[in-house]
Amino acid sequence: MSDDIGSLDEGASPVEKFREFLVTKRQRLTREREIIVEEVFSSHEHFEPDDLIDRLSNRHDSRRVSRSSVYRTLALMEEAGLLRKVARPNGREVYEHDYGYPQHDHLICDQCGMLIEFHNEEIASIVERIASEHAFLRKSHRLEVYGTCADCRRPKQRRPRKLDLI
Amino acid sequence: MSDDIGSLDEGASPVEKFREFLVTKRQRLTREREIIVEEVFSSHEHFEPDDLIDRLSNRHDSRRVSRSSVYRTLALMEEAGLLRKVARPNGREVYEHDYGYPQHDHLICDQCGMLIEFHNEEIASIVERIASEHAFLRKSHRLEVYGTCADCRRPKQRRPRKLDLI
DNA sequence: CTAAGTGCAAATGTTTTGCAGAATC
DNA sequence: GATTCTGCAAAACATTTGCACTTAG
Repeated sequence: MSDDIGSLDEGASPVEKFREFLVTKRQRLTREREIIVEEVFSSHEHFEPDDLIDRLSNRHDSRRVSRSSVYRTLALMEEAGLLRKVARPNGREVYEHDYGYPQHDHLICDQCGMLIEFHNEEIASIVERIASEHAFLRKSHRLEVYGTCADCRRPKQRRPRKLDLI
Repeated sequence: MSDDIGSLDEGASPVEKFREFLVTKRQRLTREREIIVEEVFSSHEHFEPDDLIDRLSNRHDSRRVSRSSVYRTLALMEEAGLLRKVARPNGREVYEHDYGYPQHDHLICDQCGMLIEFHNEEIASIVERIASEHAFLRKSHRLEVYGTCADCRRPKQRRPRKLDLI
């Protein structure tokens, strides 16, 4: 189990990592929770609770999980550091993996909604410095840059001149 | 009205700034919208739609504004750059002024929910550099650092007597 | 004068919750 | 065997919308 592991969990599977988290909260790794974690980590796509619910609550086999359990488990997974939320330009938020995937942030296009991931060490260290200046214990951060992506910036040939001032 | 102003609106009041935005969308600055903007900018506190609704929809005088109009106007104000959203540790979001207030980011305490504002030039320029590397036109960003504030890190021996610090 | 906005109430969409029975440690 | 979970259905929320009336420009 989680004997003397400690920092060895770097290579642990998401399910293992989740189990360790649950142990600290005296909670259980049920079949349903395992199914949900597996489903979530079977793809790197961003997703909303409803996507998962579609995939898990409509089936009629032994891997069906109820809507409530999906919500309950997603909250736990976020708390466990397996998932984090990212904003979409439409004002909504989606989940993404926060485990087994390198730390990164996003450029978010307000035209087409595309998410561009990037990683930057400098930002991480500046953030760390600012945190310590405030005696703040940093656990994670979320940086989102809003604007327009290269594709959407290209002059749109001629669009029907809808706003030509009548 | 908005003749040749352009960049002069730096010092304009929130209501003026909003009016200029509305003009570009061929929309109107109604009495209700003006009341909402005034109410929002009468205090620097973070707030949720419901806070405003409490203050504006329950009154029985000429400054009453309906729930729908509050929602509709907040969305416009966000679009106009007067407001932006900030996450709270409880998974919710609140609005804060994004006009007439210096650009800043937040440290967010996951224990007590306190928001600590900070400003950092370096981050802004790194973000700008990353954006241009991706041919991304940066308009704004949001950086939130999650963790535990100094107060909450203190061993909880005795509850922090907050009134002692001044 | 007319396009745009308001208030209302109903509709929507999402997330949470109480509870009885089931599963886990 | 006690505690923790699950699934269900209902409840709770937060936000949006259709529509008749009102109003800004």
